[in-house]
Amino acid sequence: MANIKDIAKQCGVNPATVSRALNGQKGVSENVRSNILKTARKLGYSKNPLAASLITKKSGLIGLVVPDITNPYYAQVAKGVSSILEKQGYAIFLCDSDRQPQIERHYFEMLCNYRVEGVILMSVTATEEDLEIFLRNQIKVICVDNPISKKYSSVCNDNYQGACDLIEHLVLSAKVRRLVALMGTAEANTTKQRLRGCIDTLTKLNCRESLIEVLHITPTYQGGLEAASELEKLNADSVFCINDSVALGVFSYCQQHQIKVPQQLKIAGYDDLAEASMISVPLTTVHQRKYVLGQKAASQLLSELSNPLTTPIKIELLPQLKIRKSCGEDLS
Amino acid sequence: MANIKDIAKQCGVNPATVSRALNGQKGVSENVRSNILKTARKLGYSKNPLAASLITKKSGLIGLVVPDITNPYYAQVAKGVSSILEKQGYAIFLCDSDRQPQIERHYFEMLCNYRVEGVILMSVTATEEDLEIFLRNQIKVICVDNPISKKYSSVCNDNYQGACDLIEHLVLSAKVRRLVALMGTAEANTTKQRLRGCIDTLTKLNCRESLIEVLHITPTYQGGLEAASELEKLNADSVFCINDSVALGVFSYCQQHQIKVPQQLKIAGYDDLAEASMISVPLTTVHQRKYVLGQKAASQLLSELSNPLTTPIKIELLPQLKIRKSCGEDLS
DNA sequence: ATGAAAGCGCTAACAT
DNA sequence: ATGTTAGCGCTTTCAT
Repeated sequence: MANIKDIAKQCGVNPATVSRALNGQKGVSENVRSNILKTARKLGYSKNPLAASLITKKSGLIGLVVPDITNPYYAQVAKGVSSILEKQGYAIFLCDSDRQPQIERHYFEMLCNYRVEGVILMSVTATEEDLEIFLRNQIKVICVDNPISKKYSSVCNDNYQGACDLIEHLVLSAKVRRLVALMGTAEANTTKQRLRGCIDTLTKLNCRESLIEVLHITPTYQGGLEAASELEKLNADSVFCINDSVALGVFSYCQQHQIKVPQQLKIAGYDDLAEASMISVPLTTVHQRKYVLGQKAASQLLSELSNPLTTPIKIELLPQLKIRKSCGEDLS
Repeated sequence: MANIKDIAKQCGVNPATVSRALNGQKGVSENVRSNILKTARKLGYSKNPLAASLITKKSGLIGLVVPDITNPYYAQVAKGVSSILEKQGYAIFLCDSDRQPQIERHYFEMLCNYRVEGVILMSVTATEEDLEIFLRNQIKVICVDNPISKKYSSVCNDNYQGACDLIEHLVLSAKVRRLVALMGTAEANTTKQRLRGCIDTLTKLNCRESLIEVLHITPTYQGGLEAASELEKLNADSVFCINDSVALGVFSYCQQHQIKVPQQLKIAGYDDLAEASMISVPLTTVHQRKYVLGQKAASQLLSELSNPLTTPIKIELLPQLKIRKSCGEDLS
């Protein structure tokens, strides 16, 4: 691979001049510059950003941490992030933590080692201390969907509000009386907020006792499938699932066991995955603008990168209740 | 951030010795080594792989190119790739081409600039010439699901065999007589192979005429939904869809138009997405081991990286027919 | 076993 | 406008 010296030699100039010309800096006469550009093309030159970063301290790398890229929610956010960063020529360093804290921490270290300029962080497990490594290394972080630290900006969907809207519908329109909440780990931010929205709303509506049980499960399709039998034992008439994947799992169980939805069990999800509207009893759920969320996060990071002194901000996107058929109402 | 010189100074040794100690090379006495390791930890040192790569030519970066990370198929493969590479300490440079050739080419360039050691390539649009840039830069490539160039190894699901198995089932067990194939673009590799498997099998079974039409459509849920009305006009008794998304679209149309599945129309898909088993008439389809596919691709790349002289190989995973209810048979 | 020195490809002061 | 020099953080000969 041709390098900057080769070009310098060919053109009979100094490597520094080549660097200036290639980077569009001023201080190079037009004919020298055009000559340099021409031979660069001729030699198939392409700059080594890794070498440049050693001096400029700008690696052009952005870390993207997700709990699970096969979860459509995270995939969509990732795509939003990617769409923005690609245009700006940044490279994405993908870190799928598989929801395991130790893998996540391992990635945090790697990200620092690779001198990423910033991190878009989607984490359900990371703590404020976990993020100190970025503070030490002066790496910008944008927390997505989980404002782990006030030292960093966050962009979130308003989980609390989404849950409030959904539960209100469940109580007032769907008339649920024996509700079970199928949540993720109790520490997870989404779980905390949605559960709080749920409980606050029930309390407000004077039917706190309708929530007969809160189960903390692995928030996946499989998790929902496995937890569904519990619902029968509890004689629940409805279930509020932490996300659509779980809801889909529960729904699948119902189909296998001839449990009628919504007659025998009302199912509410969260996220509005594409599949949610495809199943035979379309799922009532909460729509979140995932792609936009990713875009906002990336834009915010870029803005903080070019303007390092900004103080952290908080961006919240409002979710949207999607009433379909799985809770016995269809107003669409 | 502490660097190798800081450690050297602290320990009163030469940077070279520190490098040797840190990299576990021999030629360092035990007490010096342990002292170096200790102060490295104390100083919170972490090596800069970018700087090291300048000399070693090993960036520790692997490119992962996907047409669309929000497509569960690619996401699962990506996860398989990630699971292997994470263990080996490689960093993944994610490139979502959004199915656009020019974005993909842009990424190809970036990957070369960043001196990735290898590329896991999932592309439906790239041509053999597009890959020449990797050849020039001596970058290893593994083609996934689309063996674009014989110069590189490929790991694929055996699309031909999967289609053969499925069609045989359709003819022998489901007794279809008026079959329509809903395929993707004629140039797409998956379409070519699955269609060939379909036609070869029908021919073998002496009922080539059962295939009354081949339609080339956009291979998405929406595409299936829109193409479904054609099926009625053609008076088809069955449809072989290029993938489950299309099949789900067709199924949705049937539900909306009171067409009974499988009585009036038998639907066969391909891919075995999670949703395939969730719908009210679970879909007969072909299961592909996506996660394993990704793992195999990553392992093969790693193996070629540590053994640069291997000749390209072709790995094919056998798909697995999933007989459910949408074709009128349920042997499960 | 350790040090000295050179250099990977690039950029940035400083000089001319 | 261009060249000179130094150096980013690391590894790797080659000496000692």
